[in-house]
Amino acid sequence: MPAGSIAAEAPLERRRPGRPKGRSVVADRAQLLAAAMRSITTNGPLVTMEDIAAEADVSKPILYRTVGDKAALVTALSEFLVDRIDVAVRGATISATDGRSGFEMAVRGYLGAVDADRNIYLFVNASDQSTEQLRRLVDRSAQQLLELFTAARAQAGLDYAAARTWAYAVIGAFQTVTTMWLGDEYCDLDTVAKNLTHLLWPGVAAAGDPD
Amino acid sequence: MPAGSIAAEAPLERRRPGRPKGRSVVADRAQLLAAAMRSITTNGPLVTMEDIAAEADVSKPILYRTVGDKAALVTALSEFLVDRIDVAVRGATISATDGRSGFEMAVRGYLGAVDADRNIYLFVNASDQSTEQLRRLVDRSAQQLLELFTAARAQAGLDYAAARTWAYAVIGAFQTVTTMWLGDEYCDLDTVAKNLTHLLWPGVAAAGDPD
DNA sequence: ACTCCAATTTACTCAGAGTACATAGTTCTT
DNA sequence: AAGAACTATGTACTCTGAGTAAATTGGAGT
Repeated sequence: MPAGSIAAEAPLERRRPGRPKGRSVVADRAQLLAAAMRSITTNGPLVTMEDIAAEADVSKPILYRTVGDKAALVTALSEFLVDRIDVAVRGATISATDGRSGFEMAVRGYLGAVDADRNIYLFVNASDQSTEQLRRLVDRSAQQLLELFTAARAQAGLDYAAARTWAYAVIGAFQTVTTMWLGDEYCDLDTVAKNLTHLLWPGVAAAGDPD
Repeated sequence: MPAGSIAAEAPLERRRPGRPKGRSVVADRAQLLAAAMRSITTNGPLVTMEDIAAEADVSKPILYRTVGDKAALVTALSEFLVDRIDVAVRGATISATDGRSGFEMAVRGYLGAVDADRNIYLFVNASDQSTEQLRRLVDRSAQQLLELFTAARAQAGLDYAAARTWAYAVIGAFQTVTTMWLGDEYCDLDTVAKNLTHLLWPGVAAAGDPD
């Protein structure tokens, strides 16, 4: 039986815009971010906002209202990732006996964490359209290191202009090595950690020395 | 007076597609690349392919036929930039008396060159959509360093798996420090060079040492 | 002179980010 | 309890930029 007796106009009877009949959305920000991570992890770093909305079983406007635009999503995910890396690094460092081995373990932790969240890392790094966003990401990543270096400088009674440059340099080295290593794992993780420590540790250890 | 007696359909009489009457294009690849650099330098790193074509006074298909798609343009410009940086670095290093001051001068040269071509640098770094392209750029940038490190390792009779990691790390440190420094010049160029040398030189100098 | 190929332009397609509007539920007023 | 007003939601749109197709003209070879 035809629902309304209004002329059945189209053969296809496409759904028209408007809120659907029975449904009410239940997704909060955390769930949408989780869906985004799932979608990125599964489908690679090229997923679109539409893909993510679909994965969350939600329409695009909901996604935009809840998490903001793509830049906001990237920011949120990068914060998440930075936190995860931080946890991994701290966990790896905890059993270190001296500074050098602590540094090496930190590198291992970093690489391991990024490897585990490889696609999220690529998504975040590939989607920073504006340089401004890239700079914020670097600043976030460098925060911990910056505090460390600043403390070392202050303790030695030196200026700490250098601390920023050092933090950026170390983060940059980590990021680039990581990106290249993720591409084709040209040697195993431990070797990378050892070599990177070999290169960076002498300078890092001397952070408190006079210029 | 109506040109043909066919009904004058539109009030606007827009130009229709087709080769224009008198004109023949004279732009070769080098000229188009030069126009691209001009446009990027003037209008910032967000210029579109259409902007570039307009700057070269050429239509988009010509641009695409001559230099390829945007990825190819980025590649070409990055090669150009890497060469320029290379020249600057060599020029800066030439008067160095020892390794350390040579390294510091190299950093100065690098920063100075990027500073001069700031928008091109940003364009290249902002436009690598695929990670693959980013990796190629890093590989290009790292080439010189890689040869240096590889030589040092071979001379010492050691494996050179480490050389790649070191080259990537140094390039990454340079790039990130540069990007951050370009954003807000938080201290002067010479200070950055000094500090970066302080951090990296000890490790670089020890490149030939046993692991 | 006529035909055919090459060169060049406008105007299109396509995809993805972000938004307007139509529709359905919910609450508040009387 | 009925209806107004507001909120929540999904479809379908706009907009922008990359890349391409088709229309038009110039010129070379018969």
